Amino acid sequence: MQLILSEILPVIRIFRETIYRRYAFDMNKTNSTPTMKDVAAEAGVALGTVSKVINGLPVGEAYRVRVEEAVRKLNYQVNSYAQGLKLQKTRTIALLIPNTMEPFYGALAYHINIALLKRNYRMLLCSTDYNMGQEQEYVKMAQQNKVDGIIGLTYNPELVIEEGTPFVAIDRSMGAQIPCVASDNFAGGQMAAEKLADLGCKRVAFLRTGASLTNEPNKRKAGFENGCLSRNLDYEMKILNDGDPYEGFDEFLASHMQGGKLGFDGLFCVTDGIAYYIMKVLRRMGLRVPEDVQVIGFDGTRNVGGDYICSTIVQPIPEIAEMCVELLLQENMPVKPPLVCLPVAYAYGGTTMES
Amino acid sequence: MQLILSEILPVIRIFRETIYRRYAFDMNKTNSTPTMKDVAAEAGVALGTVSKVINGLPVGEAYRVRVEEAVRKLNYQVNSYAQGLKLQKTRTIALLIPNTMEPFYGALAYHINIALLKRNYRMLLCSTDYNMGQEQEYVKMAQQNKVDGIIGLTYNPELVIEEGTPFVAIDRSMGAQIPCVASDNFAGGQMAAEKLADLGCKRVAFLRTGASLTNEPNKRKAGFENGCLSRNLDYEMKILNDGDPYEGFDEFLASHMQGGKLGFDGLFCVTDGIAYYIMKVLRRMGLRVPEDVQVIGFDGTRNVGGDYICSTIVQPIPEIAEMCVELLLQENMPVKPPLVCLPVAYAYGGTTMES
DNA sequence: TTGTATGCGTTATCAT
DNA sequence: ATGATAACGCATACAA
Repeated sequence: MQLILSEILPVIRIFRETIYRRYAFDMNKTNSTPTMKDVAAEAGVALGTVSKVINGLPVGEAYRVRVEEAVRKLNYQVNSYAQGLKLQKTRTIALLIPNTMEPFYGALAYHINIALLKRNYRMLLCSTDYNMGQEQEYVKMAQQNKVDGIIGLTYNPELVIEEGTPFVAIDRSMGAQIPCVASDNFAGGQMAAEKLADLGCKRVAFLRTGASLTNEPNKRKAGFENGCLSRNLDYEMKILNDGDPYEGFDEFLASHMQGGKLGFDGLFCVTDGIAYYIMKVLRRMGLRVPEDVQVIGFDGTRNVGGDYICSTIVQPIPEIAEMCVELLLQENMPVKPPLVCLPVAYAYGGTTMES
Repeated sequence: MQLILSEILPVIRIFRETIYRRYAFDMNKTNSTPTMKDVAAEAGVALGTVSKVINGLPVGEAYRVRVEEAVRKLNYQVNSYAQGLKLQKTRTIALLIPNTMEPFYGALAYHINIALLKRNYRMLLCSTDYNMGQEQEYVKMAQQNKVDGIIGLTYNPELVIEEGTPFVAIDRSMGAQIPCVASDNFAGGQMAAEKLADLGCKRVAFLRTGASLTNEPNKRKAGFENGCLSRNLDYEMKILNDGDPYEGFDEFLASHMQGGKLGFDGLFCVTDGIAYYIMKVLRRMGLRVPEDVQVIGFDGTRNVGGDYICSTIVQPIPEIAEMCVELLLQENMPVKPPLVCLPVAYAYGGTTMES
């Protein structure tokens, strides 16, 4: 049986309207899931005893066996909502992230998910879509849902976090009370500059977009400048405003062409996405990468095949994930480090000369 | 203040051990979140009245105002765990998916997340990592967590689903009781064959991996064969076993080379990932795409820049997501459609001749 | 060592 | 229309 969308919709309606009555009777509570009470009755012991067995507390061996048998027989599972209500702990954390489609976010979500599951925590995913209202909405939802904590990569500059909810921020500092985890963006920028110098560049440029919000990735610029200065590398900057189209870079590059040659032999792009765009522009301009111009991006984005899309400064995503979770779940740590920067690494991706 | 991983770890330990005592006193329940009881006391009304106001049930106007004021003053939020316990509904569903790093899965997770949030449902993300034990574990967890339903893209052929838990499968039929949502893979395969024929191909090949599990994507092969037959297109198949390295395709292609020319002028790869790999192989063999060989993939995977990585059959991911959620949450539908196939579309991505 | 009883924060059924 | 109360499933302090 195979159905096509346009055909199935009316079918669904018909199903609902005509067949419902016939089945209504077994919509009752006949197959309600068993509770501890049921297990206790089945095993012929008291409720408390069952609870103890479930939680591994000491209990008479004979009782143990009987309870375990009853559990198996009824296929009992604890209701973690009731448990959470009782313990005021839900073993659930919420992840606020723009989406899971962009490679960096997708990878981050995955690694955080795994890190939490390893510790037997569940993860509520909240895709914010860069919508600041949404972000605040989710924080409220997370709190109302009594999650044990929140990890958030957010853009709302005035996000309000309840006092009671542990929060770890990614890539943006949100006050001394809230730890922030990020790559060592400054070192990454510096690394890019030094790498270009090492590879023989004499005159380089920094291309970047989105200067409005103050966040950690902004430090890439300062790091790059620092690296250029320390290596006596001549540099220029082109910084686009946040929503501006990348076409602004086209003009910038065009204005630096003279006699069919570009005035730069090295470019540092603040993200791999921009690097990718720039490479298309350069190709259109008849310039070869890396022979005429070397390009370094930032993030460590990989293609479907697993190759880097360009030479790049790789963010340590698994380590960021692990650190967020560690910081969030760490009990007995009333004073948490305000900012943790994790080391980045350069990776060759075909857009620089091999060293 | 900026810290590096290797430096921060010992710091954390010191923080924990030395400063803890100083702050221990305010670890008490002083700032426990307000409950309905607190609101009732603050407003000077009964508990039930507060509940009615919260849930929008009719209540005297004067009371309404007083309750709402108290809610605002105490910043009250309902505890959805207590609510869930009472109502036996948690407005939470679990998504079982291998990961959120591969583009197709990441996009699916995103769209399902959005579709659920639109309906005021929360989503528990469960990355299974293709691990069948993990998959079963999550199903248990989801049930124990009393989610209202599960959406699962799973590979465990003998996954056990409790009767009581609504389940919608993606890409793999799991029995008549469980609806399965997928692209129209058969039509997609057929479309690929017909497209290659339209673009002038005379002799084509189908390249595929993973024939072990019977799932919906397997129908791409049958659709392709069907398309070739209807267009009198000569075709050959190369099917690798599931875990086998893609290198098997290299040999296949090499064995079809004669006089520097490939015995095919068109290739249909069962995924964009394989298409991407094949294109690298072809390049190494000195063949041009699309001039010498045209290539069509499957999925609709896009590059960072938003371009398709190859000409491809695009899966309707937002529609799949929407349909899964719709089917899962639809009440009053005791008989659900066993299989829903959604229409795919061809997209040009530079690896075929433009039509 | 085992059983009993209370309360977690809600909702819903009753009397009022 | 409003207020008191039981129940949801579990953990635990306390009584046996």
